[in-house]
Amino acid sequence: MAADQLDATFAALADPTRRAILARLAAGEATVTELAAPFEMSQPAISKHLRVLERAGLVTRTRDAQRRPCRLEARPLQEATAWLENYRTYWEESYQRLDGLLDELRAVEEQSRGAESDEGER
Amino acid sequence: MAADQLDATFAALADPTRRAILARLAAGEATVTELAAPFEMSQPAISKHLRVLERAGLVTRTRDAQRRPCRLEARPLQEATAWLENYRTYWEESYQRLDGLLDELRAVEEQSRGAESDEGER
DNA sequence: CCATTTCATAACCAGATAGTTTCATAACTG
DNA sequence: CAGTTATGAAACTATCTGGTTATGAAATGG
Repeated sequence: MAADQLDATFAALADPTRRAILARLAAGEATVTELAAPFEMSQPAISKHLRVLERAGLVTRTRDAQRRPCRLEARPLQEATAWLENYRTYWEESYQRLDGLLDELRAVEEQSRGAESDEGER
Repeated sequence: MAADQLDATFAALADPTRRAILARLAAGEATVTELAAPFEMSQPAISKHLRVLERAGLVTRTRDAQRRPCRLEARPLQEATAWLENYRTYWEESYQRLDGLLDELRAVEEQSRGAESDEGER
């Protein structure tokens, strides 16, 4: 919940490569080279991304011989979601307003015609 | 849902000043100077933050005389949340694992003693 | 119409980011 | 032990970021 934690988490998520890495890790542990394979990018570049993810607490690394398997840590994602949840009522309210507007339009239409077909629905 | 949109949204959220601005806007529209007031920062700095938020679609501006009232747009927050929701099962699963571990510990404790009080619970 | 308010833009700067290539280290494998 | 694999680290570069000050433009209000 600390601001720095949110800073680091959101900053880490702001890069498509890193989001792809997280998506891959959601399917299970993977080594650095496995993670690097899908990208047209040097291995050190991936290592840097992993360091960013690690500092944000989104990834932890263990040891397996020469390999350093990475594992997803979902906790910061949960905290980021918790922060965003504060705004849920806000966007739901927007939908309510939209719904209200649509209802209103529908009512006006209804009123300004006899008994035609209801094309234009939805 | 486009990657660029998520990039922009998460990048915008990665700054505490900008998150504070959004929190303020959740309470209702505000002008640039109103938004700048709480910060020890020059007005152009706030204008830059607003431009970042605007490009991310998190803020829209209208016109009222010399003032440019800002309004929160929650849609990108909803999309970011939707992305994060994909990982909800993952962190819930972690809790399950934690719960399982606790259950296991409790069982072992239970088994390794007679009928003492259950301190250490939870 | 002149002064004020509100805001944006420009130019600049320091530090962070994202990538590169090259080299080093560590642990397996034969 | 020699070679290979997996990864980290260093040095360099270009671009982005977040801030500054100084200036300019648009609209209001007397």
